[in-house]
Amino acid sequence: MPELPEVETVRRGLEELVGRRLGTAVVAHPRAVRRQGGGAGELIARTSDLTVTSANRRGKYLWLGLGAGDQLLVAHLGMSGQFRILGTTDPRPASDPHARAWWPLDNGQVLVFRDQRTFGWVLADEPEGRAAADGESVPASVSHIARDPFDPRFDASAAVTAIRRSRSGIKRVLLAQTIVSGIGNIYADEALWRARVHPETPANRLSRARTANVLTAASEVMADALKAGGTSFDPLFVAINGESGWFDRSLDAYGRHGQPCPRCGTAIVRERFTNRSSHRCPRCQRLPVTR
DNA sequence: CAACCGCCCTGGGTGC
DNA sequence: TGCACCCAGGGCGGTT
Repeated sequence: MPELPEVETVRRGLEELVGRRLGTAVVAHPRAVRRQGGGAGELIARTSDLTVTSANRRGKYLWLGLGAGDQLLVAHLGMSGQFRILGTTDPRPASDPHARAWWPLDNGQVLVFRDQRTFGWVLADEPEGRAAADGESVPASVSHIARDPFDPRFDASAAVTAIRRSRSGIKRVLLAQTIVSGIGNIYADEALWRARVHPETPANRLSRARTANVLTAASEVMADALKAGGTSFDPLFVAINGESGWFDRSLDAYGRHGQPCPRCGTAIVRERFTNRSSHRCPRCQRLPVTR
């Protein structure tokens, strides 16, 4: 599943589009543009015949700056979304059952958004009303998403304070994207394992130090994954050959139920967590004793 | 308003 | 072999 490291790998691949001009967009599946008021016609009208000026990301959201900068092509990969840049000899996207939308480029290549499970989407958007003092701004559709740990302006100390104001379990807070973004189910489990914190620990019962440890662990595990993802994929293919590539890295907890904890040898357990799974070491990651 | 639940969707895997 | 089910999950809209 694409979480922050994978999405950043995709963003780096999209950077080669800067300076290229998008031709007339094609939308092959209405669900891919379900967030677009006006539907496919609107997306096509607003993203066609414009030059790409930048490739950007916050958390798991991607966007391309287009034209003079007041037009943004935003995308979320969901569970299975991909961007591909097809060469002139590659099969045409019209013959790809998972191609949802595409843009011919002025050099004969084609930018394609593919998505097997259709949780992803693309959206023609504009910058949020108020740009920051330095001119930095994000799409309106991304303005509710917190900065991620790779953002130079991410304030870890403020994030610790905010996390500790919540009565929810720490994992739920990490997944909400409202205090820190970019963390999904895999890296949440990995970060909590590294920090030795039970995923259901109420956030307001964590010390500042333990909370900071969780954030540091999340940053580190995602940085490690980015290092692996960034070197193991040809950027031309914008990550992924099939979907298994996302998991091709060493994980300590996620998906390892029944296997020994790399730290203490106790079998990792899998537990239901809001319609998905949590993986943890029952010995290293315990709930605080309630009184 | 914080918290939380259900739902959207496909295809690989599994058990009968 | 085929069929019915389960599972993976991000995030949004709705409810409490």
